[in-house]
Amino acid sequence: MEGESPQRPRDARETRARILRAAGAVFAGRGYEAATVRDIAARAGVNQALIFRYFGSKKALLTEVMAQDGKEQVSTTPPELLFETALRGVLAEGGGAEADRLAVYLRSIGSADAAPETVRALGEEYATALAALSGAEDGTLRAQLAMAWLLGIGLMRVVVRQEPLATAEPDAVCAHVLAALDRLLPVLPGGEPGRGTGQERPGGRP
Amino acid sequence: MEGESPQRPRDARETRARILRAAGAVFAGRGYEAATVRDIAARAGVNQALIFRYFGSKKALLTEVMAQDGKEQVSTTPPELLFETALRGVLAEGGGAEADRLAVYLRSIGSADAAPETVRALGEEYATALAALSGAEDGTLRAQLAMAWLLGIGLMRVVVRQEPLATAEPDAVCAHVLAALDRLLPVLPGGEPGRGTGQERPGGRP
DNA sequence: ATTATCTATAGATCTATAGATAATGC
DNA sequence: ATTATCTATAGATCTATAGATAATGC
Repeated sequence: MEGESPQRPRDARETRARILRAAGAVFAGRGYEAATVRDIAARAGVNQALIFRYFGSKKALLTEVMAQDGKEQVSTTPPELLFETALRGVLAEGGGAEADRLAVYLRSIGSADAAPETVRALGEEYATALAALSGAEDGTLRAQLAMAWLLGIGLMRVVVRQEPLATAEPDAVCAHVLAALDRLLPVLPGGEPGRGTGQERPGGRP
Repeated sequence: MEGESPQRPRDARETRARILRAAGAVFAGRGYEAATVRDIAARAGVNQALIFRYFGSKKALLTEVMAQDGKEQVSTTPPELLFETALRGVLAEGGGAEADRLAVYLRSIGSADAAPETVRALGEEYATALAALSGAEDGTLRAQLAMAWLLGIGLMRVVVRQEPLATAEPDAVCAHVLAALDRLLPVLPGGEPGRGTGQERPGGRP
């Protein structure tokens, strides 16, 4: 999409940024291992050698991609909304930077050690934030199970693209998932409509 | 584990079988792309060229691995038990052939077109079988959401190995998941213990 | 003069093949 | 003699680097 013909004026900062953006998209689209630095350079419209000049290595480039603004979402969003926010991020069309990070995660985590710790860390960010929610003694386990569902849905939707899930209404998916999760993490919003929408649970645990 | 020193007698059929077994393990452990035919040959204790002699190509080898006995499980198991069976398969230690197939799926599906249709087909096998369960108009969507959870749990447990989920009791995980899914696919066994274990739902839908 | 960008290529893989060698079965 | 196995290597990548070239800012 970015093209390479218009012969931009030389600007190291801008070139770096272009590479970073292209890397985010390419890593998200094909995973860390399958993505090549040439793909990324082509998409950014820059010479392949510049990637090494500016980032040192392919892995270092991934690290910077994963370190981007996404973390902000996790720490900024109130925990009880984090799940729904992340789910809707995965379900949304364009997705945005955070959905890209999740896609990189999904597509890269499969391949052994190739996906460095940075990718792994994303999963923990989320699980930790969610774990704080439940007071149950197995709260962390519950949080990780919820996280697992999020990942699975992302996998089916973004990567496998299996219908009808791939193009299902975000609202419909959200409703199903939140209703079911009401039993696992009662603190989340959106329990079963017929049984009340969370109103009756004003905080406090058994 | 298989070693290569004992200098077995020459036996094409046996060698083929060894390669197939090794391929199942290596593909499951590292995914299709990251696995190399040399890895597989080494594990099988055979020369790397034999893989091409007996299977033609790396992709053809994967196809045969995925076509193995696993399909049997999907078609043999009664649909309402399929989910729990598959979940327990993923949760079990050694796992067995079917868990290997699922692991190949999880580790390979991420990398673009590299994971051929065979891998994709596994997901559909399961989703289709589960979809038959629910009579709801969005039964297929519900089934795919359940499948997504299964995959996500597999991902967290087998691939990411995040604790405490990675080593949690299968029974505990199963209980949580089946209880939550009771709202999504009421036909599955194992609803919430306090609310009855399925006894009160003798078939029939609203 | 400095700094951004490009060319050319080293070096490490990986799949796949052609053809040599060695173990079997007759 | 046939068939299983091994050696050696072609050919295609891919990451990374060294060094040349060309555009900037003073």
